[in-house]
Amino acid sequence: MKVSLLEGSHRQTCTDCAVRGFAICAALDKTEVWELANLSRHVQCEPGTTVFAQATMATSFFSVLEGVLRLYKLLPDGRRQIIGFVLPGDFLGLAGSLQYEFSADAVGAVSLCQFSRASFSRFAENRPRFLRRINELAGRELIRAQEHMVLLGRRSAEEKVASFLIGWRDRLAEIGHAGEVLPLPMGRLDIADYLGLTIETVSRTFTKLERDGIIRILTGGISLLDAARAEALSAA
Amino acid sequence: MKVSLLEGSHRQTCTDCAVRGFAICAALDKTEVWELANLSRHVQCEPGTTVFAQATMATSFFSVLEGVLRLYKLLPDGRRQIIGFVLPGDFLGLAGSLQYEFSADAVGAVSLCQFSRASFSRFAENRPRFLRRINELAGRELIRAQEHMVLLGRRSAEEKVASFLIGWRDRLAEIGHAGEVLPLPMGRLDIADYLGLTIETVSRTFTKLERDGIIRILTGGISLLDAARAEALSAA
DNA sequence: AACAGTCTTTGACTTCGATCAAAAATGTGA
DNA sequence: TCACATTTTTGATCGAAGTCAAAGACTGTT
Repeated sequence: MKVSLLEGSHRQTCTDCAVRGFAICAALDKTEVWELANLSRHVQCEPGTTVFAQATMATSFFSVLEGVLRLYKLLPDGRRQIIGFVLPGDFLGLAGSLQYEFSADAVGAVSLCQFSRASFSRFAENRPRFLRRINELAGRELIRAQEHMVLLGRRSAEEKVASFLIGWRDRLAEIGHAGEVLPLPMGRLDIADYLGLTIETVSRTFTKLERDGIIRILTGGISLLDAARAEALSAA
Repeated sequence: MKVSLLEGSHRQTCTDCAVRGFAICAALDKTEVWELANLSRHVQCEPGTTVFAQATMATSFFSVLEGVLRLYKLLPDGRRQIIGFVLPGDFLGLAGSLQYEFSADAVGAVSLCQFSRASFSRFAENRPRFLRRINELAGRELIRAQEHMVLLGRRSAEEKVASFLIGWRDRLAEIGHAGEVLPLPMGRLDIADYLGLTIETVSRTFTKLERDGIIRILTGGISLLDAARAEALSAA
């Protein structure tokens, strides 16, 4: 397993950070942002690199600046479940356990704000506003996890794929990406491992959705031709 | 849907509360416990009653004193996914959203500590220790949810049932219940909806585990004859 | 003890998604 | 542009779990 973090060449100011408005630091005032910035390191990851691996010591927390990561757990025999995709503004480390509970790797190029566990915790310790912000993000994460359990346990392959597309569209919209052409930076195998399916079933289901006029398959993404029908499948 | 909360006859003191040591209030000192106690109401629920329903206003939070609850989400067509069973010491309301994200009903008789959302939030607001405690519980919840995603997405029926039994045993052990006879207060249908299976598959799998000498089926529970083999299935 | 109601188990059959295999498409570098 | 590797798609077949149906066990009640 290749694990590497390339050091960023320079620190950007937090004030003009692209995710300033919705990242974990949104709860902080100017002085606090400055203080927290001094505890952070800016790192870049190349596509495919593992940022941290399940069951290793959780020495760092991260806030995502750019790019997409996949979070996953492996069974001893190699079966993989992707438990989530992570987007700019998301925070890694909410569970707060001593070891990482899952692995994270960069899907495309990624840049991260890295914090040492100890200094981040010390910073948060006596700041109720910040602690409440952490709670807020953890709550959202928990809700997403619960939704995903319903998907994994009780939905058909077609519903799973439609839900994934709608959910992905909505998350991209939240961070400012509009338009009915959805980029899908992750491969079919990642989608399969996220939905609890095989790559063949995902591929067949994409093809079926295209035959039915619901999507158009593009290289590196899809076009949502009939959002209403996709949403119906996704809700059903 | 029958929704009812019977009012408790008298307030017990928090000091001799059975879950004092591991409930959310474990992070509080004597004065604070007393303050929080004054915001609480003690309620009892009969078996099968719904404590709160998905998509209704989340006006209360709860700490479980006695009994077991099932938390579940329903799809429009009635498919149900149980996202967790809740035991004494667990807290309901960690996600903090304005509406309940899932329904909760009592499996057996249940007694709860009820807090109004507003007064609980006000109490927590400026208490970093308490906020960190909430974070800690939310983190645990999140880890459990992630484990459950792996189970739902990537495990066979036999592995699911074995994992459920081992997980249930471990959670009961955490709250002081020892012994290799496991009470299972929930029915087969609840287990099925928790594991993403049908009741028939759960029943057949129990029978198979019994034929293989791993468990003994009792009324209202099982006896774990070969914990090692069950653990192997559960980990695999 | 007998009854009704519910829950659980078992049996027969079906189906959805998995598996195995190969072709097509896409990307990459000389 | 062409060869090669990787990813995606398609096809044929299989099997684990779902569905439908009925029998059996347990619960509480009169």
